[in-house]
Amino acid sequence: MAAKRRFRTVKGMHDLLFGKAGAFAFVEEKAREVFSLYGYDEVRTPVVEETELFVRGVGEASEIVGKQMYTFDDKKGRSLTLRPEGTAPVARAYLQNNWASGPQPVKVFYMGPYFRYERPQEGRYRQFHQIGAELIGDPGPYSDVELLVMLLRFLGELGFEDLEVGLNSVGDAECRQRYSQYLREFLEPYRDDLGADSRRRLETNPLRILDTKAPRERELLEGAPRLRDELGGPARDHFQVVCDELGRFGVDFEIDDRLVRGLDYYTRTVFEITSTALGAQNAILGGGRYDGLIADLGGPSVPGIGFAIGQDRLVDLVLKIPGARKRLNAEAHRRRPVCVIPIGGSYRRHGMELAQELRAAGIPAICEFDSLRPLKARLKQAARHDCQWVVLFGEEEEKSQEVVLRNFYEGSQETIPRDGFAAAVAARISA
RNA sequence: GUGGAUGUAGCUCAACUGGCAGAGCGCUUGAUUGUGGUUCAAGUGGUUGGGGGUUCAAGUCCCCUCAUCCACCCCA
Repeated sequence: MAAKRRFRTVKGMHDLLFGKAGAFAFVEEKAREVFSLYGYDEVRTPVVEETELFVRGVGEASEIVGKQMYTFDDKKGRSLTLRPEGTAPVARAYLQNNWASGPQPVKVFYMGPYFRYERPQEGRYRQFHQIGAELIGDPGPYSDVELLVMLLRFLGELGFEDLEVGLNSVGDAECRQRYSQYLREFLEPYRDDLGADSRRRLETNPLRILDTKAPRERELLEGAPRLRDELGGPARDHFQVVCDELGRFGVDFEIDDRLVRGLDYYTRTVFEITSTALGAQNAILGGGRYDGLIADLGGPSVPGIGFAIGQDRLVDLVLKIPGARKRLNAEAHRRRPVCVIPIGGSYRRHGMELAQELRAAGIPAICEFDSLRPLKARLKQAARHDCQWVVLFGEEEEKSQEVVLRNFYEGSQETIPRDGFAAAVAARISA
């Protein structure tokens, strides 16, 4: 005999229920609205990709590839991975579908679930959701500016006002290489003061030491050479234009010398938006330029820039904005169904018909079919569904060819002709 | 991967130095015929996350395990 077992979601993965799902849909609609204003088209790539795509794209040295991927072999022994991020798949789609032969630059956005095997905590889940956008094919700084302006427009429409925008440039491959060497030489004498992680990064990826939170390491870095001083001419000019023009287009930002990102493909402009209202996982979005990614994946040398928004975190924040929550509730309220209650078992079919007529008129409607329960109990159900309007129909109404329409909010009720009652209900709802 | 906190009814939580597992909310029904929200009454609710141990006796003490949350880490 099978033991009684209670199934539940696997670690780090959660049901998205009711209000939360509505809030998710709300930010998704806003994203579609705003991004399409800037000429972006929606795409959806598969949840599963070849493992190699992320190893080459995101980078072997990154934490994501190193230890956070859901990787498995399929039945033919191919190594597949649940996507841990969105940019590499889009770059793959760019190459596979030969977007280079279409209008340039390519501008796409996307949304969906992503997976990373990490220890769950507030704002960090094993299945999480991102809304992202990519602009591929234009190397110039105005693309960076426009992308950020669009992003802030989106966040503004959601009701955010004062957000911290951090900006930096990690330079081109050559300047980063050079700087990494300087940093390594600078830190080498203090090797023993570094934590185990940073010591390891000294070899693999010295740049990542810059965003350490360890107080001792931060202290050390005070005197370190600055990445920004080592930028080559083109990268420096690019960054200068981005900064100047962002100011001109009304984007408040702060240059953050320690802002480097965890994905290896970033070049030049990188940015991050954080919120103090989120606990330890305070980054709600991050992004940057990736001028070498497409080439790394075996394609031509095509530049790109993009961002990814942590949708779960974003929604948590949106729900903390009083105005947004009110709007969401009002919207949900507007779609509350009319409740049809047939009185007596032989009137269930009539109930179904009445509900169908309401729906045909575009009015959400539910029908309480369980006529064995007392009318009282069924009215109570209608109230619990937060219905404002209840339609009653039974023997009396059939005789007089009328329906009873009750307004729960007012506590009033009236009798209206059966024929064309849906239009009458519609009129009262919109009144 | 490391550390800390917490698991008792559908939900929020009680239960002393081990001594009969409880309350509120919810849910169901009723307070005479076909009228919700308030009130009153009755009813429904549990292998105390799971397993083992100590004890006359374990929700309580010990061990193991699982899960959740928080932080480190990582990043969205």
